Amino acid sequence: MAKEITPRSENYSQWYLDIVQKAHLADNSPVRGCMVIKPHGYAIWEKMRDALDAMFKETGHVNAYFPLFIPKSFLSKEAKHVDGFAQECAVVTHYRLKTIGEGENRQVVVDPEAKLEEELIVRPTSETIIWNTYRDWIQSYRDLPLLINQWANVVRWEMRTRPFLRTAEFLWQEGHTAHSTADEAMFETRQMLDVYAKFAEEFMAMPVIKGIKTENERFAGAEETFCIEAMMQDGKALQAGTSHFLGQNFAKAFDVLFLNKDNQKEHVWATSWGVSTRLVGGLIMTHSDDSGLVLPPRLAPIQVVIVPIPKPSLELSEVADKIALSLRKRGISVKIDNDDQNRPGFKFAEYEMIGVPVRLGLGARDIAANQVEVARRDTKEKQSVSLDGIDVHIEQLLEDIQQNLFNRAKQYRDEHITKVDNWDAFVEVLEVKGGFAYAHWDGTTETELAIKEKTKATIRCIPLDNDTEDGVCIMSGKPSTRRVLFAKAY
RNA sequence: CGGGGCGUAGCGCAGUCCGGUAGCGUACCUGCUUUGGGAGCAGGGGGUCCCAGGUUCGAAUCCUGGUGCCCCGACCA
Repeated sequence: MAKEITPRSENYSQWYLDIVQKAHLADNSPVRGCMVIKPHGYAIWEKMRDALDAMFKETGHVNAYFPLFIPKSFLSKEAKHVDGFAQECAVVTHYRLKTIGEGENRQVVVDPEAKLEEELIVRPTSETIIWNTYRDWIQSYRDLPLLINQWANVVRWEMRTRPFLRTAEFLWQEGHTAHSTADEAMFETRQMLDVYAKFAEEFMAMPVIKGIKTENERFAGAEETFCIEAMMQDGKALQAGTSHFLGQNFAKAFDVLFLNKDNQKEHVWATSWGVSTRLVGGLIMTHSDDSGLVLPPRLAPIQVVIVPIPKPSLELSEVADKIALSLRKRGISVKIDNDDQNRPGFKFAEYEMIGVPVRLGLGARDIAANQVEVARRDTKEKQSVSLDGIDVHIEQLLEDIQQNLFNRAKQYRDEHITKVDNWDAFVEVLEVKGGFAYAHWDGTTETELAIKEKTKATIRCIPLDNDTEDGVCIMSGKPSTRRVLFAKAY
């Protein structure tokens, strides 16, 4: 065994780091908290991006690009927004370097003569610069709705980072829309939440719970934050996407007004919504195992790999090419690994490590029997299948794998959502069983923070589909009308 | 920003206590034999031992001061 992964049961956190490295997803960078996204990791992100981008376009959005640098003064225009982000902003203060010294002592320093009059912040999110721009773009109700998305990088100077899950710089998309009525903005907020949920479940095969954030967990500057929450294999929660109803907060902060049909000036209503490269982390922690990455077929850069098992005097490539062609005709991405440097055993392990959903082993035995050995990554089952109609069989198998991954993840999640009605049971779920505790809460931030203090668990969301139900808060004993989801979170 | 750990070949590490020519595994290069689950043998290349200063005949090793990274916490997508 040339490559070994720490088993999940031994150290889940180390297992995650091993997968990132050994499946060639990302490297550490010289700068703390940043990562180099390697071609295989980036290919997965590209698949995500392409699918999401198509969904945004279908719902009427267009892409644009706003600048990386934001004048410092912009951030302070919306009071809550600045409170939320000020702590973690990178700031540009100078625009030039110069060299000093000679020979071995020569070094580069910041030129003190080149200090910026107004410092620039590197965007932690783009609401401020976008709303500053929208002020000029919007004059009449005829300019609305304005439905814009951007694909960009943002920087948040985090104390503690982990590849994909939390990095100082990350890639994401941020949608920013402007509407003439509150109802329309709220419809947009909910619509994009639905888009995220559909993407998570149908492409990532990652079941999610749609919900509303508590005031404490709300986006800085939003009136209401909606989210999709997923459960990782270790029972911890991952916020996978958020969609915010911003009310008129940013319109008021940046004086974005429009004339309505009655020739009256009104502030516009706003939304913003985003998902990031964090989704790659969620994908890893939803499906992968001790043999490596497991990818759902719809996001796999390579869906099928063909590994010829060479024997002297045996011509395999013709058969392999024929299989590949028939699969490609059905839109399936196929790689034939004809590299003669590595032996088949090495290749088997390697393709399992990087998560290729289906592997075809093709050797003398198979050719003689007009068969091919089909191995599926999700269950690691192997089966000999006739070459006649192999394309149809593989197409169906990919769909089965996609569905099986979702079902497996959903079953695990559902088994780890536990209704609890008293403090002891609450603590036991969080400490022993793991997963989400579905419990009554009195609705106050004070209680929420007290629970976090004692258990490290936070309210992940108030699920959208939950019914009202009389009960008492597990912490304060005060009356409650609904349950909320508690969990430890990434 | 607190607490802990670590900087030695691309990667993972030993050597440091007790100073004396820089080591192991893996990866890499060459050749031969191999190829249905991470090949074997033989040969080979590769190092400012994190940086600066000090002690010493002599420092990876001892002393002083820097610095970087990782892990654990508080903060967050």
